[in-house]
Amino acid sequence: MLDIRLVRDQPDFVKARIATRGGDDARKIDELLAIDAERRKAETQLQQLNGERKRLSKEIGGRRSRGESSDELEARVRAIGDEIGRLGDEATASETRQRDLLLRIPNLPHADAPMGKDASDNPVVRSWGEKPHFDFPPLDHAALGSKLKLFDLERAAKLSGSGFICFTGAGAKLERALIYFMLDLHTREHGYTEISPPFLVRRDCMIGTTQLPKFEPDMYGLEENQMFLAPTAEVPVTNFHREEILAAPDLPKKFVAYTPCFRREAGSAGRETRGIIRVHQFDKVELVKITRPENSYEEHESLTANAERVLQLLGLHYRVIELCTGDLGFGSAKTYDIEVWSPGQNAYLEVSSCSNFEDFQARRMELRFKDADGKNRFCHTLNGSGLALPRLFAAVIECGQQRDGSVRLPEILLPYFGAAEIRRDA
RNA sequence: GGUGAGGUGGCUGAGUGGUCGAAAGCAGCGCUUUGCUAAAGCGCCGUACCCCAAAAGGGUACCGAGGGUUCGAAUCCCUCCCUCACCGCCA
Repeated sequence: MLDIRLVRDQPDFVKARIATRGGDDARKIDELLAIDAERRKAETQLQQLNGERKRLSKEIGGRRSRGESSDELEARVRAIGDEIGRLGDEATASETRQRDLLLRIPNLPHADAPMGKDASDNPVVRSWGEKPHFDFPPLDHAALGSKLKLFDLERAAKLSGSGFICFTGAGAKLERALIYFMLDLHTREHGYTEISPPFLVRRDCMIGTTQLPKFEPDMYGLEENQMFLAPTAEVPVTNFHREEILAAPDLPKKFVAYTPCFRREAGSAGRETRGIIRVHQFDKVELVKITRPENSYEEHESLTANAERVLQLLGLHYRVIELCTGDLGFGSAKTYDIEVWSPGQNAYLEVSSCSNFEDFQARRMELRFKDADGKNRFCHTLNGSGLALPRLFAAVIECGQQRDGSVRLPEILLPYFGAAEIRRDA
């Protein structure tokens, strides 16, 4: 959520920044300002009337205790009360409209964000390692998975419909090995505190991390309970300290959480549907930071590096791209995507998206800290996958495949998986 | 799911219709005294929003949330949320 005062003071600046995203959200700014003026006008009048009522009511109390008549005063206050009721409704309506609108206006891209229209304009920031070479035609993960019985999509569909995965045997074990490996790495070497949060969250939390109200059609909700299946651990973990005022020395807070993620993927039917690349439920290890505003961009770099470390230790080739203004997510000011190489798809797969939301989420969830002057200020929030599982899983088996159909696993997984290879007969 | 008790400022806790944004204590900040520490004394010490070009200053709201009664609500009524205790059910 943008700071209404910033919008008020520098509307042209705000409009220009938002316009870089494309779309017509900049138009909403004028509407917002109109509502804001209306709201403040009603509020000011309301406050004057409230003051008057307060004064007169005290006067009534005084007169009554002295045994004097207060009839004419009571009539006046009653009339003021009616007016207060009317104006109050007006003020509340404006307030609601303002908030609703504010919740649907995206964050301002960072001043240095690369300009661009869509994903094709995203610059590559760096890459690591090299594409593996095969002296045989490599299979994609779907073929490998079914040959080695690592997952069973047909039977998963029987249980839950298309777009669900059922890992089996060595596949289930490999998934678990990857999760354990990543959690250990981030807790032991990168200093994150592990969180195992609820997967069902309240509406307010979904608003806090910007999934709602705009993206409600993409979310799984439980109508009667007004709860939602978290589409990412970002939701429960970032909201962990919502409506709190943290002590400055306690920042940054660094959390890592492994959770399943639930997404309707409405409207993406037919895209990337082969195998386990795009599904309704997947596992993910997520990194979340709550920082002071001054150093959130440093923390953003290190968070991204922490996520990259996973791929480096697994020996998987990847590249990091920065999202251009046109491709940036709704709440993000700056985002790096990490993409691992998939020989089977002959393409890079997004396995992590590391974003700095600045105070955009914090303002929505009233997440603050007390600075050295004793003033309450909004924190900055960041998150990034560290990493998303099905795609990482796909890259691991595709890159490790051998001519005989077996898969050689990265050495670092040996203590977690208990074997160096996955063979057909296993 | 049932019954009961509760939700007041950073914390403890008083307040059952009017002058209560809220006693008191603790914690915190500042000053005085002091060789230093300790102790004591005095003062300050919530949040949000609005008015004002800004500062100074002024105002309004907020006692879990929302509605209602009333001239006036922390206080009375209703609904909901949450916490605690016991009972039932269940992995």
